[in-house]
Amino acid sequence: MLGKAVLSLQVNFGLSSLGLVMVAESDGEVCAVFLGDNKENLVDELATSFPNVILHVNQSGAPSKLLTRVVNCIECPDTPINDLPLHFLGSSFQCEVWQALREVAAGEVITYAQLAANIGRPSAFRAVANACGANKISVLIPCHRVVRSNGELGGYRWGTARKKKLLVREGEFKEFALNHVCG
DNA sequence: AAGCCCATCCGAA
DNA sequence: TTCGGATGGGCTT
Repeated sequence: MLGKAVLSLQVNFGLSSLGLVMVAESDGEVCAVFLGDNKENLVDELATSFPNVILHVNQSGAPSKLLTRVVNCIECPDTPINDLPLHFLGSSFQCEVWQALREVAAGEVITYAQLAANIGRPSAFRAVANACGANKISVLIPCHRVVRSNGELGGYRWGTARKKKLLVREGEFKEFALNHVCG
């Protein structure tokens, strides 16, 4: 998966209303955003997700700027994130799916089938779902906005409770924004 | 090269 | 509302 060059990741932790947030960055770019409840577990998951990578966990307690922005983005879904540099690490198919996901705005949802159609592979909805599950930059690549065709929530790597929370919040936030503008 | 795993979908009872 | 077959990418052997 990775080339010969060894990547060095700076790892930062923060707290949000979804629990623990772990941001891994390299050279000013976000490589991973994981959600969970336990630091050691998250670091373990990161290590298995990126073998052959050197991790430097920030113990200083001073959060990196990127971590602060990610947490802010979790709490305020309308925060613009287009200028946040992301580092995609995956197959070409996965990267295509993840790029298409970034077109889905906060407050909107899309089905796995529609997402598959958007990348020109309408019968690959199953593979698209797998690619969503393989997304390592949660929240910033909004795989939580993909739902099933029958209206069910669908799965989420970080727990369906977090997926639901994110969607409810984004919906509420959109309503708030509309009321604010129109009323 | 072949098998297994999946965060799905759709049609038929 | 349940059920089974189709389906395609990724990972392991």
